[in-house]
Amino acid sequence: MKLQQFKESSPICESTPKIIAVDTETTGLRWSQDDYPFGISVAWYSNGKVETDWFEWNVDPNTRRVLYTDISIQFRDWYTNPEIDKIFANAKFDMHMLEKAFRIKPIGNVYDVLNAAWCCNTQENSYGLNNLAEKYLKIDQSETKILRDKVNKARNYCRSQYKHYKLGAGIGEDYWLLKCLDPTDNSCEIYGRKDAVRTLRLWREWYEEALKVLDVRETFETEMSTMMVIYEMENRGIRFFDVEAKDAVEELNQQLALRMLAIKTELQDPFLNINSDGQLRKHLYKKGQSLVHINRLPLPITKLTAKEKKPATDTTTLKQFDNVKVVKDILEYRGITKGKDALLNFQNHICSDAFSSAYDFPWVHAQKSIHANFNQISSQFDKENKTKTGRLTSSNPNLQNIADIAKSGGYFVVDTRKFFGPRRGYVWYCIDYSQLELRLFAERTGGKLKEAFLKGRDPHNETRENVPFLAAMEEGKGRKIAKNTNFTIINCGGAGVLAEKYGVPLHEGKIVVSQFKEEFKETVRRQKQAENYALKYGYIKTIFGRKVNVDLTRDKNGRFLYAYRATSYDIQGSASDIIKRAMVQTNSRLGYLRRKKKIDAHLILSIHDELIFEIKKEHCFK
DNA sequence: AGTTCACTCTC
DNA sequence: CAAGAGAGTGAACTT
Repeated sequence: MKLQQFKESSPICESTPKIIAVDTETTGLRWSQDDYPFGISVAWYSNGKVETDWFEWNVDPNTRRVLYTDISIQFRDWYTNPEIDKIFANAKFDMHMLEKAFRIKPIGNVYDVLNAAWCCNTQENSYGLNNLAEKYLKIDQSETKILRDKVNKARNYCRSQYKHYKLGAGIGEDYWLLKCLDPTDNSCEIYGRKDAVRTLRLWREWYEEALKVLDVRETFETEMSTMMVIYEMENRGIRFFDVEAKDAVEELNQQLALRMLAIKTELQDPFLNINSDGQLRKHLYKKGQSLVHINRLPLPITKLTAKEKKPATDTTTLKQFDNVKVVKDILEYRGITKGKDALLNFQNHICSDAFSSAYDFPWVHAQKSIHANFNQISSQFDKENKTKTGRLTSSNPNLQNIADIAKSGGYFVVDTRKFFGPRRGYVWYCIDYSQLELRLFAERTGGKLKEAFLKGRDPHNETRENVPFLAAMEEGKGRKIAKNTNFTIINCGGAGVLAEKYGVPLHEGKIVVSQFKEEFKETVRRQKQAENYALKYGYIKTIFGRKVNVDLTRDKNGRFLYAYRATSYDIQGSASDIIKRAMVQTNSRLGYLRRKKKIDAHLILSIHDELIFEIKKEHCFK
């Protein structure tokens, strides 16, 4: 897909510009904790020429605190002027930083060039600002290299000469250091101004046009609306019971110590690292490694690892042998370690909230909260692989994969979910879609499955009744396999998946899948249809017309390796479209209720087909 | 210091 | 003829 180079127009800049690009330089990435912006760069067009401005504050090297004086009145005016469009690269981050430091939010249109790049669906090697600007605007990255080299040297210098300086964890956290050591050093300013220019020009000279040419402007607008909702959600955060978590960690540590001693004794290896699957493999599978015959080692090899084809030591495999004491201990050790690490990780993200403008009431500050990031592109910008289907991801910490003891298939799962909960005086409203993906699949296939939904019948029972092999089974068991089959079929899986993930014997799974495809011919037809579309265009379109790329790599025999995934992308992508729209619409309604009806309610979490709201108790139904 | 692999948790 | 999408960790390896 080739883009026409956008011909640069001559924007007219009277006293105030129509668009500005904004970039912040900060003391780190933890916007909800103790990192702050120390520099702001702005770029705009004036009579067709790019102009920039730069504001900077000193950073106390002993505390890393930014020594704020004042903020430019002109910047404040522009930032809050609804007539001026604001362009960012990774907008939420800069918005968080600016709100936190100066209590200002952008008013008017907010656009994110990195998100625009993602919407354009051109597969980039990197979605970082520098790389995009180099590729599309031929802007070199020399100043970045100079800055990083200088900062690297400065950090080393401080490590020996100014040991009391509080340096950051990485180079990126110490850009302020240059000015601190040498007030005449303006490398950071040059870098900052250039980043704002990159952002502005990428928008104006490339993506604004590209979105139109590639017919994804609507997709982009939805993403921007979603982004503003996510911004508020991140700002609100989620309550974390820090004291209880701390106690739990101590308890888990004691549990760990017991099992560690037992395992090391049982395997007669005082230096064993139980976290090392390599070391465990030797003990569990190699003859003569462990002398303690009561452990009945070595274990029979029942599964090999995917890449290296070594005997697997994962929980599902070892579970078969939990009648062997040391195996049981190892599984428990793993479960506890996982839970403990999760809690420690949450603790690293605890926010003291004293600064947060998300709270109107001072007593709320006494509670601890965690403000995870919710990402529309990916948690990392410098990598090739971005979110494929449009689902949101969560990071720092990931709140979308917190263990659920009610559902988990793990062996010894610590309930870490219970350390999150509603703030005092609030309740949670958890809303989740019923069979969102299966519904979409039924909509796409039509036929019996769609009919079942329309008539309000249970789709899993529909499958059970229509697949003779399942119909002949005991009802509860049949429905369970039917449910897993439905899910497996959506994602283009087969009998192998049913066997490995759900324990359905392979020969039975084969019968079930073939009978399903016989009875629900329309599903096969739809899958073929999606695949053919992907083969023709290189992408599929979701129900809202958003494009999702399909990898058309071939194997050495010329066969497409991943084209079969087209229908799975269609379903997952469409589902994410729906949840994003739900977020935008519910939040818009909540915004109205907050303003006009003094209803205190907020969206705080989005987990794929689930939205969680925090609502003041008195507003709720009795 | 950076990469790959095995592993584990989610929807 | 194939389950998909993610974040994150630690170990063991290479540079």
